[in-house]
Amino acid sequence: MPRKATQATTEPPARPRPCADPDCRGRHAPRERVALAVSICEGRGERMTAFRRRILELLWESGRPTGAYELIEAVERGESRRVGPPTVYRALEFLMAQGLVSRIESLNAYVPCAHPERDHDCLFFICRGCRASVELEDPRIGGLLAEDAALLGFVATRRTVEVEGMCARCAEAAPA
Amino acid sequence: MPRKATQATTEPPARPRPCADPDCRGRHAPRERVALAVSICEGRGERMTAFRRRILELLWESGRPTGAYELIEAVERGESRRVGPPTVYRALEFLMAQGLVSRIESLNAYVPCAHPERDHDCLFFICRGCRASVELEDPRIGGLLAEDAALLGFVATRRTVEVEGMCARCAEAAPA
DNA sequence: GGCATAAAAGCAATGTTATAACATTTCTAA
DNA sequence: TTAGAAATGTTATAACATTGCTTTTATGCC
Repeated sequence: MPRKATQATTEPPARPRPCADPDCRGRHAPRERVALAVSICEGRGERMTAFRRRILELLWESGRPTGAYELIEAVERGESRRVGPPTVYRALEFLMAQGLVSRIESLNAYVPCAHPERDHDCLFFICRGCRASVELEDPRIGGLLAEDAALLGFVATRRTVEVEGMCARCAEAAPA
Repeated sequence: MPRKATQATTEPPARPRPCADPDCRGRHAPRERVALAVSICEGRGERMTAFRRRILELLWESGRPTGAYELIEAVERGESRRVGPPTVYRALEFLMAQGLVSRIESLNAYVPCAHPERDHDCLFFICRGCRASVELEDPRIGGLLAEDAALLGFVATRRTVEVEGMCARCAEAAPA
């Protein structure tokens, strides 16, 4: 019998598995990553509601940093109902608090975190050509920032490291 | 005959001098830094107009990252006239293009660049307590980012490195 | 000086991103 | 089942930024 086409809620998720490749750059199957996020929340006693999950799915499906208002439109397209900005911002806030989503400050946009299972400390390369972003982990950067912070007596709580430019493909396509 | 009292234009600037202290963290006298900026523009044949200069002065005088609309208010207070957002944004754009001002992405705010005379590559520590920011240079970070970028075949054009937290003073005042 | 040109600034409207304040619904546990 | 807490809905507005077009100002040339 056909399933209710409201939201992806009950389908048994693809089995989450940790990604062992340190250089995978976030190339993961959305469904699997969302399932992983769900299981992470379960383990923490946090509530991954249908709406929060929907936002996370949309981010994974988008494939590039996505603005809050784009998410609103996407939800509305999918469900033929109105969604106010606070609803989406609250979902993003939750997802960020859980380390499942990161905000790209220089774009006012959001990306799903490729490795929520690791305690992440990410670094983003943002392409001006295709508007995609690549997430990388480089613990050395965090180390230097910690060192500099210590020098200043500064207690760091959040780090933003973003590099803008052109990815290999776009740089080749439009050399200038 | 008295000059038109429009804007600060002709007062002989404090003699600019380069800052040799690599750890000075931007603790400079506003007038001296503005004078340095003026001389840098002269050297490049760029036009440091009265308005652009005023914006730079206000940023130096503010002592912390300052939003575009705060700048608008400050200009209006000083000159009893209306200033539209585009006017201020254009001035900021010019100052950023000249490397005299940086944008703090995580605050949507602007800070004067402490060392425009050096080809800068800055790193900001932003205090949630006093809302001040400290600019630091750490060439090692740029090195690692360049290395990572090369690994990806990514051509970098701009870097944003921001650390949020509590400065030594505020952390002491409000431990928690 | 007078004039042509280009850069900068003024101005009005609007676009984009984010939050405040308060009402309602839904979930959970006793 | 019902009270309380968490989540979401709704309306309005705050905060940040840009577009398009006009006017002013600076600069170079005659």
